[in-house]
Amino acid sequence: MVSNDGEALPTAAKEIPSELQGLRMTKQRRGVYSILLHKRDHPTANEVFRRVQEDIPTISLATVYNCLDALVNHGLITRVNFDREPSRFCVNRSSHVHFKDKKTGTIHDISFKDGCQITDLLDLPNGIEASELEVTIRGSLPKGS
Amino acid sequence: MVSNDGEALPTAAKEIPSELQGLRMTKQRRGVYSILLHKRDHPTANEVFRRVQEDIPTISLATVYNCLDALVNHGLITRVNFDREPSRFCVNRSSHVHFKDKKTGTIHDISFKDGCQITDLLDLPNGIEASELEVTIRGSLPKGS
DNA sequence: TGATGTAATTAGAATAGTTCTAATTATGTC
DNA sequence: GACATAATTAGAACTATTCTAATTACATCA
Repeated sequence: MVSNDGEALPTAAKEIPSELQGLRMTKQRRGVYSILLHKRDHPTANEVFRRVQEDIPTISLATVYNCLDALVNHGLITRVNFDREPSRFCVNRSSHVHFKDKKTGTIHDISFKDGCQITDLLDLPNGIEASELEVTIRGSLPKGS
Repeated sequence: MVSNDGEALPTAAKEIPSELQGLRMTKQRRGVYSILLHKRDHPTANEVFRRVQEDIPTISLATVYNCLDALVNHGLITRVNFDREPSRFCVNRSSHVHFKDKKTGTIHDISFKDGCQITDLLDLPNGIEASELEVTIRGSLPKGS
């Protein structure tokens, strides 16, 4: 039910090809992407920076932002926002929503029941083209899940 | 289908009682709330500030932020976020989602089909308490709607 | 391989929305 | 009307993010 895992994706930097979705995989982009693949806990840009520095000590925060932007724009990752907290980044490309546990701060990926789409429940005007959709939920998990 | 109107709510400052949901209605809070009631176009804090200054020229931006916070915390309005754009404020308290038209930037309130709830479609863990839920959609309206 | 144009990276400054601070003012209660 | 508490104010501070200009890496083509 609650999971942080998604599709089969590379898990190590060396498995990442030199181009993905038309995006040239530079050392820095590969490093950033690899961090996200490795631990899928929706880190902030700052946290990604901190982690990737262990692999690429000379990388700059601006580059981390650039890389994250590039990865988002090429559809490899998504940006997750809870109110105005720092953006977080998610490597799970399957359609899902985000649930933040108020107690722990942990963000969980929640998938839709089979065959369900949000837009099915909405009184959307005909012909609308809903291109980007974000659903965030805050709440509390029952004890021990 | 697409609407900015909600329930029957006061529309003029003078109709707002001196206390709402346990929140003391000071001149400034009344002014801010009244602005939101009057034109339901999801203004930013800055825009609210600009508008309310016409009624209360001495009001400060910090107060507008304070008032908006207080109104949100007492459930009279909701904060609407699209990515990291400035927060916007919405006086429609019925359950709905927000649609932003990419062409015009206009934000529309979209209601759920009768009897539908998002959580119905989600694989939520049992016992979860989903207290705050935000759905935002970006896209394009068909021409002439 | 070497030159060349383009794209990516870098450090640091700048920006913008929001929050904080400390002082003042307003409000409700006894 | 005095007192305690809460709200407002102006301006400084904060923080996530973006911008700028210079440097470096990369891909292509001779």
